[in-house]
Amino acid sequence: MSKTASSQAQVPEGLLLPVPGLDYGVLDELLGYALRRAQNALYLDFYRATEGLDVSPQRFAALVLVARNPGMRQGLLAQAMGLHRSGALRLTDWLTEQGWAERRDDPSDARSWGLHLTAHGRRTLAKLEQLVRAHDQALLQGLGERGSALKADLERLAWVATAAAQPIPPAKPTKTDRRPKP
Amino acid sequence: MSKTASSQAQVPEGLLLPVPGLDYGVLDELLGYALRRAQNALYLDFYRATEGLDVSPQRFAALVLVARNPGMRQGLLAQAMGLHRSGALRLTDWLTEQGWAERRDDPSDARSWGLHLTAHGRRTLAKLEQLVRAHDQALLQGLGERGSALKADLERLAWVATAAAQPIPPAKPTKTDRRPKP
DNA sequence: TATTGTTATACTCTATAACTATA
DNA sequence: TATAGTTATAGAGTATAACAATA
Repeated sequence: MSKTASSQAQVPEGLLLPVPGLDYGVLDELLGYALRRAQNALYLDFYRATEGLDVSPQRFAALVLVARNPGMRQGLLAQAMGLHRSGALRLTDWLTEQGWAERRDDPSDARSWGLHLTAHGRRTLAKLEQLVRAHDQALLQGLGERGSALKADLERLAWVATAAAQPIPPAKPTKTDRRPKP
Repeated sequence: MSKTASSQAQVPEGLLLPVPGLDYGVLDELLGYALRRAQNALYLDFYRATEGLDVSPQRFAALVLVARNPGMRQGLLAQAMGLHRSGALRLTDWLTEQGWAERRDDPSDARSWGLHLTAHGRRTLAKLEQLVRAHDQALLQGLGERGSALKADLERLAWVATAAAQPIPPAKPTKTDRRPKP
């Protein structure tokens, strides 16, 4: 087991607002820059909404994934979160140190761990989910009728950008921890 | 002048695609998570579109800002990009090392630098702008009619999230390098 | 021979704090 | 006293490479 997990989440960026009087040139026309501004604002707002619980959006996502897929391997967590294996290790270490998750032997593969939430982890996640849901609802409400359309458009955008980057999507069979290889 | 600027941009994250068979729970319902997935995809696609030029989205933004606002101070660059002063320093160092920007004395304040692009920087930016514009256009085209609505919605979302985080926007006068204090 | 998790290490990005020069 | 830039340092996140155990 590793010993290098970190203990404190930290807001990495300040507010990214248009500065009056500055000329942003092409940036103001780019979808990509609008996306960056929105994500920056949401990121800061996430920390405000979950203040005191010391959880980053990424760590929240990991908690949800382990909760909904008990017994999942670290490697699968890495794949789901777009991380290298070593990144999933650090993340798992951190969750374990918080007392929120634990590694158990995977009966089907002695090399692997099965990840599970502890009772403490489940309680924390319940609190977090409530805060994050409320936070998201507030945003949607602020957007009005276009909120749900925005979410669908974002999903489509992710798909379009991925297709552009990878003309042929990888045909690798995606295996979960519960389904045997084909 | 500092000596610690880095030389290589690096793609920090792998692909963040939904893994079939995994249960994402609340994540699939959250606007914030959809936004994260979209930004991840666009980030990777940006690197593909500008391959070989070794520029991150952030560095591209800095180039544009300095080009459109010649003589701007480092502190203003930091403010525009949501960075700490020390971050703007590193960024400026990097641009300078590439030979794309230079620091000149600011005639109005001996403490400050005025930032300017070099001829090399302007040529590089011209190339980059072309690639980035084409990249963005391709995304918009992939989105069809909803593309422009998406951009507007993202701008609104950034505003809503910022308003939520800061009920009272800071009344600090935003000064550029060309306008005297009120 | 390939995969899983681990260890060690390095690099990037960001921040804080203390410092210098100037306002 | 406050501001602009710098320096030094630290923390978090990510990656690569080599390794042991297992498949």
